[in-house]
Amino acid sequence: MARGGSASQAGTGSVSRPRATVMRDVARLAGVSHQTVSRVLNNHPNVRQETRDRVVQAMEALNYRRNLAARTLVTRRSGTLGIVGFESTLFGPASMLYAIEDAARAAGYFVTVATVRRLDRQSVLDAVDRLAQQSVEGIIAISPKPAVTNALVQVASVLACVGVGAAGDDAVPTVRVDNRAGAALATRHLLDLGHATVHHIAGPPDWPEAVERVDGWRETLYAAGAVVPPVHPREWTARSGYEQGQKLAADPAVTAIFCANDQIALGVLRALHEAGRRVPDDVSVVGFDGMPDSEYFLPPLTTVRQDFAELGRRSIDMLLRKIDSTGQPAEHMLLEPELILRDSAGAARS
Amino acid sequence: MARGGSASQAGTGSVSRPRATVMRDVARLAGVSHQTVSRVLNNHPNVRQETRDRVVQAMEALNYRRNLAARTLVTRRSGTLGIVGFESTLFGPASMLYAIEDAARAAGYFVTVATVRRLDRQSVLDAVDRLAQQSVEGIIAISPKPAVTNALVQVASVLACVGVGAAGDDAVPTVRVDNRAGAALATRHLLDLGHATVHHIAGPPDWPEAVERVDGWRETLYAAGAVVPPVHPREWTARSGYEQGQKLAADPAVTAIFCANDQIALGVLRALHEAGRRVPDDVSVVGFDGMPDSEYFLPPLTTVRQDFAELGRRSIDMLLRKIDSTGQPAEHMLLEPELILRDSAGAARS
DNA sequence: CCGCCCGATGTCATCGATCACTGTAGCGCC
DNA sequence: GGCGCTACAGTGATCGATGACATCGGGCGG
Repeated sequence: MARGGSASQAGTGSVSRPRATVMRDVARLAGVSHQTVSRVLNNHPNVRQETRDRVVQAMEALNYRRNLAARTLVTRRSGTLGIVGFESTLFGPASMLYAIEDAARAAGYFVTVATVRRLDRQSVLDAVDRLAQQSVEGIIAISPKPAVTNALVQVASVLACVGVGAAGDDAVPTVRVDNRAGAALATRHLLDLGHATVHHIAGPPDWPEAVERVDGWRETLYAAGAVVPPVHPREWTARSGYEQGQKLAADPAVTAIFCANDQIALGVLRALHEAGRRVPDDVSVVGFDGMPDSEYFLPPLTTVRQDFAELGRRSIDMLLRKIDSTGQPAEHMLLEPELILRDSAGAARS
Repeated sequence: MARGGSASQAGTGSVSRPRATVMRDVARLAGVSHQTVSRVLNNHPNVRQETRDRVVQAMEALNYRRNLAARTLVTRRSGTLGIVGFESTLFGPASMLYAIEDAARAAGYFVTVATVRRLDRQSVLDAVDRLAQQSVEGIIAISPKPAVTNALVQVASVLACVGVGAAGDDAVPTVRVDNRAGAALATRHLLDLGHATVHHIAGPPDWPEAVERVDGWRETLYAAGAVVPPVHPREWTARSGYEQGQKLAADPAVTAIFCANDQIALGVLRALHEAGRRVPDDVSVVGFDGMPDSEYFLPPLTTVRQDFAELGRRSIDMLLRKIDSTGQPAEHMLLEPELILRDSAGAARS
């Protein structure tokens, strides 16, 4: 869909709408030149207050809005930012999107989105291309996999980019949560409760977030001198948690499970329940993400909360900084997650 | 934030980037006029095949992309659609957004979003105004409350609009799910299992979706000659379900509960569990939405599934039709939801 | 063999803003 | 009184595309 009319290029239009009011209309009504209107619009100092008032009144009377396309054409600044989003209903990305739009608007920017179905290089480049066509001034990629971030490298030289989620090539600045620390928090908590060791159900092995959580968990166990059980990374879904939970539930030695996200934990809770193992009496469970519903799981889930909204805001901050000053070395920002104590993790029975 | 320079209007720009290649560059390389390039780009018939090839090659060699701003300026068609989204992490809106972007892209349109924090008239008008500034050709409003749809009426005369979710003023076309039928499905199912009546935990009373579900539930009970218990509409949250679930759990006469959405059901399940009432043995529970996690609730939730992705696609279809032919009477489309049978609803004990 | 028409291109104006100049009045200063 | 400066306003070019119209050959009918 890259070039010319290859795709059906939108409809054939319709009846001519009444022409919108333009600068000249305002100028005429206010009895000034269009340039003066422009100056008022852009807060130039050299306009007498009285003139300014007259122009503003005229704008109001005619309900004038400036034409962004014309402005973009001449200034080469569209005032819009692009988001590359991952098509998923995971809780995180969705809430991030809203936070991003909100922060962007506050900074005076518009937001356009391009979603990708698969997290591979080509899909991401396509999405970026679509955004580039709209002459966005910067791109935020919700980029949980390195393929995404790495695809951005290719673009970063001509367009400000920020990745949210996973790290990748160091040339692209990123904002992400300290997954390792979060996993350590969870694991440490379970060990402190007296569990001999902690089992882990991991996310997909090609997601750095999943890998980092595994690392944080493993390191904590290692440092505590605890046995490190094997992990079998799978998916982020409740189904995956359920299936692996069934296996762990069958093993009486398992008393503590740290799940790579809350949805996995949901599946684990069901598996444990069905196996007749009580939570937290027989087995303690901790999740990761802090999705709102987790408070109402059975039992309410102890979990590591990531502040997705904050993640979104920070990524905009960073992108704006990047836009204003290109050439700076890429920053990386790490947000600390927070352990939320609820019922699903209790003391080990001696 | 309506008029010029009132808000901090984006950054101050940066170093001049190398000028992008434009039509003239392509024309020069291909040895034709820029107009011929334009003709190739727009699939005009009167271009010799050989010339066309040369132009296409030049475009490829220079990696040319047409400038959307310039095109928009002269054609008055931006090729972008706007979405008014509700800032929420409800499962539905998020998955709809992705479906919409996908369908829009397939139709050759770009998508920009404007989110609202509150569902009141002014917020919506602000969002629409932002989209209008970007000269979108149509707007899809994820509009669960009538205030949203009604605000659109004011806009509908100059801009194609479609509401997704709740109905409102009849002038704005809408796509939505038949909540009444869905509620009837759920209620009917519970009655068929032998329950004397069905209790309902409703969503917010100012959301038509919630009201319609109440209606469908009430009508079904009425038609079956069953007692209609009182409802106390609250929120869509698990918390709200939990709190009301506690009350219902205390009443032994309650054997079947239909929840206005899956999150409410989650809260209800916890309340029932804590009260020692087993599901489905003592109490049957049915939800609404069909969010993926509901399959792993304890027990897996019988629920009424709405196809949000389909909702998104249909709304784009309708919007495109509306754009191509203004003045048509507003259509309304109703999608039928589907009952998903799982464990949480069982036969009443006699 | 002339004139007409059509297919293939080129030329020029245009969309609606901004930017770089130019122009003008009023004031202070020498 | 003339010079220069500042504050204010206007003029014209420009961004990169499209659309209307002009141009230029060549084929074809009469």
